[in-house]
Amino acid sequence: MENRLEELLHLPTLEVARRLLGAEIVRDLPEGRLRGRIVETEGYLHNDPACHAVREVPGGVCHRHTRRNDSMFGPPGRAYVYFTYGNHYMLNLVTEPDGIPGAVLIRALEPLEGVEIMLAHRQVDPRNLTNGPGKLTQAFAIGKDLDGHDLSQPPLQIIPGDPLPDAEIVTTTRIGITRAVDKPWRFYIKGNPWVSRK
DNA sequence: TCTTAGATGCGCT
DNA sequence: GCGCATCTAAGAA
Repeated sequence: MENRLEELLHLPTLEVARRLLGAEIVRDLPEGRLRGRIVETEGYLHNDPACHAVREVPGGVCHRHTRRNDSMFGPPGRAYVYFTYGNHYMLNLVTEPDGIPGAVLIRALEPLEGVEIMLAHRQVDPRNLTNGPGKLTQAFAIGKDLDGHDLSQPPLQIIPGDPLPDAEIVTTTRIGITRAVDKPWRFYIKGNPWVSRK
């Protein structure tokens, strides 16, 4: 039961993104325990212009290692949490070996436990609790203090389950970006009502 | 149900 | 100063 996450960390980023579908996120807070099931992910790669750790240069791309994206250059299995749009935190699982940037953005969860606590963090219609990357971090009280956190350990854990059959996984282009918009690097669980958008 | 615009603050150039 | 891996309220239908 221990460290099933470790097995995923040797896989390529896009494979990790698929394997995270159906995984559980467990968040331990003073108020209680929150659990959710990952239903939507996106991959961001080392040679991907949409990735925070990549910059476009004439004739191609190169890495850009800054304080903000430092976690992505570290060992896999940690969290990359960043702040954007003046309001929102985003949660990623860092992938790829130490020194090579890569990450999987967690875009949506199906709530499993602690809904009352989530509603205390987000006073919205329950259907909108965790069906978006900024929504789920607010519901789960995930902020910059968890940037770099080892996601195999409390107070924030990712616990993978068995791989889903391919027939249950939908592959599409990514959402909310302006570069590399044609890459089919977004994945979600077919028919799941908590997916942010079809 | 859908589409649109404004909010919001920080990191990077 | 600009640009965001977004969300919400408001308005039309």
